[in-house]
Amino acid sequence: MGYELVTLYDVARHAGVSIATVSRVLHGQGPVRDNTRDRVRSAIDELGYVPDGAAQSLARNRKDVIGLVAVEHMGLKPDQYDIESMSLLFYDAVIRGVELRIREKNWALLINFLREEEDMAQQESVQSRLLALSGKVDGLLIGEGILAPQTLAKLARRLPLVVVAGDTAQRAVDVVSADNWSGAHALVEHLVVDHGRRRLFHIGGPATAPDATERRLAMAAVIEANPGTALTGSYTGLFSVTSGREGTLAMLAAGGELPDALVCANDQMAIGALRTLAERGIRVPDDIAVVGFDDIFPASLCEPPLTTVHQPIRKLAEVACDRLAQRINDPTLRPKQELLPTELVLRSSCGCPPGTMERWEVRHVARRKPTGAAKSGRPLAGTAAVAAEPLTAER
Amino acid sequence: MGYELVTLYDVARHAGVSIATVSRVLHGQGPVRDNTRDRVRSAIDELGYVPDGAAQSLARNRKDVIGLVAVEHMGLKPDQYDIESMSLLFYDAVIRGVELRIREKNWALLINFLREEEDMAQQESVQSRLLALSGKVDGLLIGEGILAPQTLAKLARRLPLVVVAGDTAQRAVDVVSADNWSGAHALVEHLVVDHGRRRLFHIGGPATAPDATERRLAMAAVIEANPGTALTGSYTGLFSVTSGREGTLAMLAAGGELPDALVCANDQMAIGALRTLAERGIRVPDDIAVVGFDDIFPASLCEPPLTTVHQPIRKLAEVACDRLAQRINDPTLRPKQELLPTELVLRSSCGCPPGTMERWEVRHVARRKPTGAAKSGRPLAGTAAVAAEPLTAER
DNA sequence: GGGTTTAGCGTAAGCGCTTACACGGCACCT
DNA sequence: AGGTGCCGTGTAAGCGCTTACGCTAAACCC
Repeated sequence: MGYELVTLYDVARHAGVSIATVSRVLHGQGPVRDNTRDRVRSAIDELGYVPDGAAQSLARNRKDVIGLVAVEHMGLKPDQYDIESMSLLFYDAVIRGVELRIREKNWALLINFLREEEDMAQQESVQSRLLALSGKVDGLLIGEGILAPQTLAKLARRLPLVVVAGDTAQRAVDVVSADNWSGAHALVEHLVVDHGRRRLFHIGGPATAPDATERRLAMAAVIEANPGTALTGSYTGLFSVTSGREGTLAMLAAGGELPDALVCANDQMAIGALRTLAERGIRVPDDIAVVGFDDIFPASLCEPPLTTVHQPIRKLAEVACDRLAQRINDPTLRPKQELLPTELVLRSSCGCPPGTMERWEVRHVARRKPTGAAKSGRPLAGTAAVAAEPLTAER
Repeated sequence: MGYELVTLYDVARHAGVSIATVSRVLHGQGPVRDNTRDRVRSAIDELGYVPDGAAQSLARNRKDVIGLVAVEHMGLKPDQYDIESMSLLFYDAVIRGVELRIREKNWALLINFLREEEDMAQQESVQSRLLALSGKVDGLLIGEGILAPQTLAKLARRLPLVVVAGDTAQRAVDVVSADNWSGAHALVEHLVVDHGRRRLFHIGGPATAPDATERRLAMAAVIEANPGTALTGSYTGLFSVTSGREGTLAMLAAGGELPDALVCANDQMAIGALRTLAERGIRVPDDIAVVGFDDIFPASLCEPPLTTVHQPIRKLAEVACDRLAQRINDPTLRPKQELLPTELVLRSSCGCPPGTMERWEVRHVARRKPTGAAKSGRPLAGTAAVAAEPLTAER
């Protein structure tokens, strides 16, 4: 009493027709007499027939499955990997967003996590994992820009591929990202311009994370553009609460005058910082402002509520899926990089009054070329944070 | 310049061998001369050959893919579905846990969400979605016990299936769940026995969620076993922060003396409650204790930190995957229901002193038969919360 | 009424892979 | 030298499905 496999042939025999007719009924294609259709339908019901996905894929040369590869940064040993504290990260929301979008297309979603430290050590095994995955899908959504460019290129030659939340400087592949730079720029500018913060400390993300890099560069740009402000120090974390704690301890251990703003590359680290500061009796935002990035759910629960930058994750997922669909339909498309606007979310950890809850959409901020801007030929606008209408203002 | 498909034939031709030989090299099976093996290997490399998953599945009659169906309760219209606030739910952790386990087995994971309200309305479409899914996988992990029993049975007849976090009363299929009843029992008993709370209010989960039912029943059992305690009222929520808020408002609106404990069926609702109470200037735990369930990440960040019950999600995922593997190997296995121990996590929202952080593993608590216990023939032990050694005690 | 359509269905050729089986050759035994 | 065995490889038969093509019979045209 195993699971007996009912095939098209069984249905055909049962209904007294050929397999072609069953297939036609199944897909509503081709002319079939009503009478015949009914016979086939009831045969399908009676036998409990379900078409085999593998056989369909093979015959159709199309799998209707896409893969999502999420890259996670972690400092833990694999056996210490703590599911609970990794949850609610960025990718959980991406997964939901993607799933929501592709179900309209009747695709299925294959999930794969690449965990840094665990996997990255042997790029070899990562490659083979990805290749094996690529044999099972029509296209791939791949997180971040952590993979070696040649690995990415190799993959992109084999099948449709869109990088999600990756490095938009990558010009050889499709990329869909949130505008990290502009978001971080607006955030730090808010700290400097609106709250007069001058001495900033940075707790950054892993060097391998392109979004962390963007955020750091944006902060640097604001500092450079505002004489009198300075980066008093920085710490490189791993996007975890623990990293935030360690970064804060490092800042404190440095001694000297306390910086007046702590810019964290994500919310988890900001939360770690908030807790550490609270334990030391350092007041936020009075003694020091703290800001994060991502606007994860707990950001609004902190004490004080965290000022941060909201990522348009759902939009991100939608655009990425759509782009992938386009590429699957037309492989010759030239790669495109898309940047989605972020939102500045003002709560009170930045110095805004308690109870503040404002959201400002951050439109693209023209970015100053790091060097040799003149060479580019066309003049670049200076940096300018453009904060449009407030989107919401609660309370 | 599309994505040209390299097949086994191409490799064979290129290496001057037959396709059987290439296949053998690929899987390291059967004797192949070193010289030949090398030629084939380099042909594979040069052509960038990757075996087609569909063809392999078809030939092997095995897909090496399992599906995970997550069921979400939601009160929102589909277009209002808020990814961010749904994140960090139970299933995000389950997905991670499952993925972690099956990668050892070299399986892939297909994700599917079933969203209540959106999907449940038409059981019809749910069925067809699940059937279509079942054609693409070797087995299914299915969340909760929300599906109509006959749908489940129909599915279970077709392919290996394990219910995760579902109703363990289901005896016809494999089920792996956390011991919600015992966890909730220990939690409420803690409130009543250790903190002397007497007047409880309950914010429960959806009636369709078996775990919510378990938690409610356990609470009722404690109340029944402790004369002098009473349930002053209850509210049925949807496991969301908003529901927690609404439930709290309902409690407040009821007027009369404030209950001295608020038992929420999950952490999100407890968080909603905490915020609402804070706004009203009601002190926790002095005026009223609040407890949750699940121990999601933000539970430790609340003010005051939330006392709750920790679910062994990773263990849950592991056991469920292993069980599924067993059933795939041997379809004749008789269904088994497994209950995993939970942990009581004491922080301070229950009345324990600030800074408390204790975890107690809750072993199985013998459950009193609701009615007709005598009929069962064998005597049942009375309810007794067994709190073993404290597992950790921080600070 | 002979010819041309067309609806309705069956036949069969794949899709890219795995694997049972066959077969040639060499090594080894008697 | 003839037999026996095994190693290394090729041949071919599927796996369950889609779909181009072909055929039959009824419907339609002038």
